[in-house]
Amino acid sequence: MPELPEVETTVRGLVPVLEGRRLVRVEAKRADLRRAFPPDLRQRLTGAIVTGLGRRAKYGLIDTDRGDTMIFHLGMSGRWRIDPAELGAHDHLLLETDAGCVLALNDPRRFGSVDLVRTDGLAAYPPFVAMGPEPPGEGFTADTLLAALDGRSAPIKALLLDQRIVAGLGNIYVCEALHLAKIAPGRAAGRISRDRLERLVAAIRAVLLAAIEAGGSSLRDYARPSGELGYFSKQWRVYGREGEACGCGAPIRRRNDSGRSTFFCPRCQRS
DNA sequence: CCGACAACCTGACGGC
DNA sequence: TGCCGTCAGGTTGTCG
Repeated sequence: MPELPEVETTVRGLVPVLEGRRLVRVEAKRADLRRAFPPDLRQRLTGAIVTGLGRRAKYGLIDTDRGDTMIFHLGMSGRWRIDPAELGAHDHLLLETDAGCVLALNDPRRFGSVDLVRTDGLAAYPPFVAMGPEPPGEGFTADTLLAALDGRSAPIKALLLDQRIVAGLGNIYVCEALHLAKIAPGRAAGRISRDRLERLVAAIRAVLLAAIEAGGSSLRDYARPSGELGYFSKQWRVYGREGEACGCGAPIRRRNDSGRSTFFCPRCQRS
């Protein structure tokens, strides 16, 4: 479930095997994921040295000494496997370094993507153009959130999933953060007091940081690059816990908001 | 601007 | 055992 913490965990797991290494083999096992791979991907990456890795929202960034940045998105089911014992049906892109390490981008559902852009033009990468602030960063405050939500009547849950409002949140961490901040998911976003937005900002930060520290959540097909499973799912307060007791004792409820499950406590999150 | 829905794709799970 | 319906972390687009 690659939301921001899982992508962050993935990138951190890739750093030791990629940073400073030369890519000696770049092999696409199929032509596309959600979109076609860049046609010149192999030519531009083969022989390049990885100078650094990074993350923007749910996108992983791999910079090379040729001024290119490979941008990967893990979609719903993507992960990187490091030195897999054998290749599987869903290992769609292979990278091999001069240290002999093989990386396989595995994505059964193929909702992910791989792009290659000039590093100095990263800001113009379409998904980044209108992207909101990074929650761990200084640009994400009650003030910026207040401004972004001003006048909006849509439910706060829907707007937190909108990457233009804040970058990197997905269905799980939105549910978790709203619960921690004691805000009802259906509350009109523009009518939330500044005080409560302050709480929401802190909650979003806390939930994401805890997940990163725990090494990313674990769902069926998510693994850290090294292969072991993350375990933050054990700390979920509401997500996936319909019927279980909230800390306050009330049973956690689940409802459907435009096709996606929302988990919340009807007592703690009344408004 | 908003909400609802569909599409993209595979796999896991529960019910029968 | 197996078949079938439902559901899953995301993004993008359409429609009313």
